[in-house]
Amino acid sequence: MLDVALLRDHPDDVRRLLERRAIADVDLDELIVLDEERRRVRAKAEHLRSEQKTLGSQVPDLEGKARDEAIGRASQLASDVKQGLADADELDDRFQAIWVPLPNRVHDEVPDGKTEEDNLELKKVGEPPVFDFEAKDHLELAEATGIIDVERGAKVSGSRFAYLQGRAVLMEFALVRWAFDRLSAEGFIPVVPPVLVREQALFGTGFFPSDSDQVYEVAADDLFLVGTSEVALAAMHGDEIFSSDELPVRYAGFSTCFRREAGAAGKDTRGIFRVHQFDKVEMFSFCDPDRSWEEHEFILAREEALVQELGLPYRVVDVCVGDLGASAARKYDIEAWFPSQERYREITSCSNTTDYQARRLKVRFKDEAGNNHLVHTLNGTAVAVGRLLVAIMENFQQSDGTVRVPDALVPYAGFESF
RNA sequence: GGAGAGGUGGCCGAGCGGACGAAGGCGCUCGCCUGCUAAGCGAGUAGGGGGUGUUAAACCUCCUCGAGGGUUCAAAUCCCUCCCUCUCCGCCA
Repeated sequence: MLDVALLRDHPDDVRRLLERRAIADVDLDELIVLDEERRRVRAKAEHLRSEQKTLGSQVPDLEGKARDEAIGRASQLASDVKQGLADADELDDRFQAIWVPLPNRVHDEVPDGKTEEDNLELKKVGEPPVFDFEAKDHLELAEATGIIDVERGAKVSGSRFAYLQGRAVLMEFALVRWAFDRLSAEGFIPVVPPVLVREQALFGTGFFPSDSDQVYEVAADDLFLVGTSEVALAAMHGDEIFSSDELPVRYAGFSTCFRREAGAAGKDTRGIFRVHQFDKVEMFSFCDPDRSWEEHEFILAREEALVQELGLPYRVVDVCVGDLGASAARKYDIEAWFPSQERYREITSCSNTTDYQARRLKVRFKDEAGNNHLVHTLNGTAVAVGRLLVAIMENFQQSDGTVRVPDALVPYAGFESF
């Protein structure tokens, strides 16, 4: 959610935002008038309530006729106040219905564009592997060794579900453990958060209302399955106030992630590249607003360090405005090379959501002077297990159809190929 | 799932129609005192909305005692709904 002060003090900034985000259905001038109106009506009602309270507090000291008169007048005031506040609430609702869904402000350097095709490549590291044999895709490799079973996944749960077996499972836990080791060394606290959350957590992180069609709902209990542990990590400190000297607070959360992939029909249907359920280690940071852009680079650097240690060829892209989520002010994706697709595809993503989530979740910190401010929140993928397994398999495959384990993972996996 | 108890400020805890945004204690901050430490003394110490005003403030006002409704001139206190926590039983990894 945006700061309402922005609308009042810098309406042109809001206008620019609407243009950049290509939002055409919001009438800014009307919104400004609505904001003024709701404040005026509320101030009036509150003034009446002030009178009512003053009068009411005098009642116990009065007797007889004076008392009856006071109660009579206070009674009238009480009903006026009630009506006034109801009017103000209604105006608030109308205002919030427009204001709250507005997406976050966008960093000036974010490239223009509509789709991921318009993302700007910032750097390219490593070279795509050259094979002196017929390279296979991850599913061929995995089915040959029996470590991924999508057919039974489909039989039991439907399309985009799979079984991991044997060394694929050990690779998963090797990846996770390795990532936790690296991130712990950088001050990230390992967390296993809940994967079922209340609506408030999804709203607070900006996934609701805009992306609600991507979320699985457990209707009987009014809970939702998270698509990323970011949701539970961000909401963890909702309604809390940090002291400034404890920032940044950094977490590395491991969770299973659930995504409906609505609208992705026919896209990435082969293997486990895009599935409804996968495991992920996610970095999350609560930090001082003055250094959130520095923190953003820091998180990207952690992602790069991990990908580099594995030895995957990759590139970094600056995600264009049209491909940016509602809450992100800027987002970098790391895309690894996928030989079977002959292109770079997303394996990590890190966003600075500035104060957008913090405002909805009410996560603040107290500065030295004792004043409270919103923190900035950031998130970034450390290890998206399924997709990283695919990348490793395809890039490290050998002529005999097995896969070489990246050196960094060998001590964690306990074997050198699978 | 069944039975019971309870949710008050950073924490503990009192209050059970008006004098309560809330006694008392702990913690914390600042000051005083004590030639160390400890103790003692004094002051301060919740969050949010709106307004006037500077943008460093300052002031006024409203809301918040789990959440939301209701009764009343007046609600932490009474009523309703929901949420959460704890204990015992059942079930269970």
